[in-house]
Amino acid sequence: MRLERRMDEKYFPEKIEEKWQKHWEEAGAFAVERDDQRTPFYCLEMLPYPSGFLHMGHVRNYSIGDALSWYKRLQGFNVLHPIGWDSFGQPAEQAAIKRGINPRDWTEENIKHMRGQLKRMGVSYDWRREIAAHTPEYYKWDQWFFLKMYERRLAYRRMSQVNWCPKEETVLSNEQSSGGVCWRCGSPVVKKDIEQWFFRITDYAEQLLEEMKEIEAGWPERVLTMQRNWIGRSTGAFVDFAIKDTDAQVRVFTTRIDTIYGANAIVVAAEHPLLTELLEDSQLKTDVMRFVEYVKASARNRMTFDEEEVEKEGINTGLIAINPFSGEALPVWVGNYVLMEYGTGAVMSVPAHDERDYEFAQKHSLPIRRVIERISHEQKAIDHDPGRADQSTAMETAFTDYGILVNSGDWSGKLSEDAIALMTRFAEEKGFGEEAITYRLRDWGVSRQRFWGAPIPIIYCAACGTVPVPEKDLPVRLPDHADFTGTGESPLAGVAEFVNTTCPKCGEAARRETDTMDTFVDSSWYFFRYCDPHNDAAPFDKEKIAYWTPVSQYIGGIDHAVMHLLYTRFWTKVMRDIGLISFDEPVKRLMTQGMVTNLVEGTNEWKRMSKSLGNGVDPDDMIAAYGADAVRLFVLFAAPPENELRWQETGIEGAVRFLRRIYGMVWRWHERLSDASQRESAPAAEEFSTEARALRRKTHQTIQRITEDFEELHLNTSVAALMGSEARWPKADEELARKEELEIPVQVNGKLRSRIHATPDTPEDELRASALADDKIRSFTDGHEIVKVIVVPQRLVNIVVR
RNA sequence: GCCGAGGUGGUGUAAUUGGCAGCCACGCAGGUCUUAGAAGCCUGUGCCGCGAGGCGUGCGGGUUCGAGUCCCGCCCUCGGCACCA
Repeated sequence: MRLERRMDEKYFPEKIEEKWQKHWEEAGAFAVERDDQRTPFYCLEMLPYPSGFLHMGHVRNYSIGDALSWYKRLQGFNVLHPIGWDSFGQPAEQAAIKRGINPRDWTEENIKHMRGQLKRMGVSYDWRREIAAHTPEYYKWDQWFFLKMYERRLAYRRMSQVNWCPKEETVLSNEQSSGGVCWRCGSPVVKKDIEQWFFRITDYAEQLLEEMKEIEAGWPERVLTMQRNWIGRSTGAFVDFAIKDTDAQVRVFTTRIDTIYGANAIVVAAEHPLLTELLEDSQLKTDVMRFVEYVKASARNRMTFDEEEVEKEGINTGLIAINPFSGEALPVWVGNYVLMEYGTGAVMSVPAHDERDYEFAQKHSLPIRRVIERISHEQKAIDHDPGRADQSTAMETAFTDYGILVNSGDWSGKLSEDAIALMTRFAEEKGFGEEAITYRLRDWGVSRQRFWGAPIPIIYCAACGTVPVPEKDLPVRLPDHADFTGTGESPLAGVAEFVNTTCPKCGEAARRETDTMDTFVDSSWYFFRYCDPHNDAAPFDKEKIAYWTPVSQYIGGIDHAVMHLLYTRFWTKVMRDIGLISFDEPVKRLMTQGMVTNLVEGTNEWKRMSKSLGNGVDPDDMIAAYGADAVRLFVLFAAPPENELRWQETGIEGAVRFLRRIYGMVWRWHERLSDASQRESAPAAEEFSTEARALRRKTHQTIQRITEDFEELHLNTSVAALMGSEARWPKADEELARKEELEIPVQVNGKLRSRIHATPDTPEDELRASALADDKIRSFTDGHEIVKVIVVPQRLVNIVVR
């Protein structure tokens, strides 16, 4: 810290903070450029949505990032520490709908205010690199990437469901349709199929899983687990069942082909295409279709109500499938528990060895045949009646473990593991199946029927069909105005000068796509743009990117563990495949901070701060009352960064007290200190008194400890150990940090009884001797036989007596 | 149900990874200064006991000279996913 000639005696945070913030701004203190002589460090915090006000979660996020940035900067790294705005999205549009405010004006007003708040917090950003998603300079490149995706067939259009209010004829988001009713008019929300754009993230499912090993060391296990679950890889087999008296067949996915001799039915999802194809002439058609409609309708309600277990219902279609292994005829059912979106939308039902199938079979009186026996007594014994084919009365639950095959023709006697491999190969050889890997992950739907987002750069021409906007015509700009009624189609559809255009191919009149992109598109690559924020020829310069990225440390909320972080990993891999970058993973280290909670008034519950609960704390008020430094210090100190942080105002008071003490100390000594800083060389050890040497030792020990803590982002313990700071990050001198004299605990039978003093290099036998000679110790050892003495040099002595 | 992370004072937490359990704070109690209060500052503060001492890291066992830390078996809390075949 550079010490000014004139210092106030008392600690006035706003005065000090204002002075330094002004100084940093004028000096461009945090502006950085690529410098091949220096090692880069990219410290990134999740960019905020400009809602209008910073909240405590932001304060925590940026305080952690700023502490790390300072630490790395003082160590000599070239630190890139940028900020920007995730400035597209729903709230701006709602302000437009509710209050008639232009979304752009609303957004930019908010940014202006929040930028001021960040500056008042004193976060060390390179403000020249600030970006905002809603500016044409930025979303032009969203559109450019969309075109690249389209070229590579990673962007495609298909029918997909949205929440739809039939009264207002408008698309609703999940939040707008919570409880199954429209947020505005209260009408029941229905599902509607419309054409929407998707990114083929499923093409990258395997890489998203596989390349996790590159980041395993730097990401929280929790986040990786959540992503693994989300991707949901499952290996098994496809098996084709021919439908009797037709040319058709139904394909099922199973992880347990070894149980196929126990199949009692084929169950398909309500949406399965087979139903409309094959039931044309069936007498059962009406009944089946009525059931299908019933299932679709109740699925809709379940989306929003989140019920518990749903009863397994089904209906027999009258169709007969042939088990390709046994030749057995099986009925084909429609079941409400089979999902069209997963696997093939059809399953073979094996009630003896699958709980869901068991439940279904019991409910509909289908036979149950056991085909797997336990191989060890540790597996649960399940009653069954070997004398009968049908076990539906004997078996009380399904047996889902691996075991040994029975009642399975030539396969009987094999172990499940072996049978799975052999039977899969057999199916493949005979041409009625193959090994299969399925994923839970679905393609990324990016269409939004909204105004406030990046327009999708596609034109529909009657003659040429779907035509991408040529790169030279980017950006496709959002119009300045639209009608924000909140009803009808996407607001862009009502802006004639936007919609009506000419086809880039044939020049005839054509229409633009009126959907805009999901805001997760903006946040998938924003931190690459920070490295080259004003480039108008490309999303960024490859060389600059190669210097700064991947991100050294990313910090943000756990709520983005799956979507944002999975999308940005996907985006990175696509950028790699396009040739823009040469690595697989965008973020080397990730830290997910915990929530900031506060007591909810009238209860003793700690809940995340929110407007609706009325337990929010305004950072501005806190900064005004205690100063930014105290607020930031408290936030770092109060809990480990990944834990929940319980807001306690008395805690900030503690932080202020600490700062005041430090300030007072510096004030008392500042003249002496500035003299000392003039000296050419460090003073020799002899110049110090014993007390001064002890103080210097303590300082170096503290530096050592904080250095270790910072590397692991253990900021709470850093603060606990903190004493002072200097101009550059000091390197701890191990020699100076070493203790001159140690206090060595002496135990008798593992219980602490006394302490002896010794220098660090005291040899073992000397320690043993002084421990045994200690009066206090002798009162415990006298009259006992000494069995053993354990001496850990510099640590402890333990005497074992009998 | 499956997966993951955790259980340490009145509270938030700490413990150089097997070596003095409770650092640093909050809170509380006492003292000092003050006409009084606030703010400072000083002292104390795991529990039981006047004391010597005993007991203490969710519970029960084990390994070890020594366990908050390692092993086995339970219990509880939080988070994620969940009819995923």
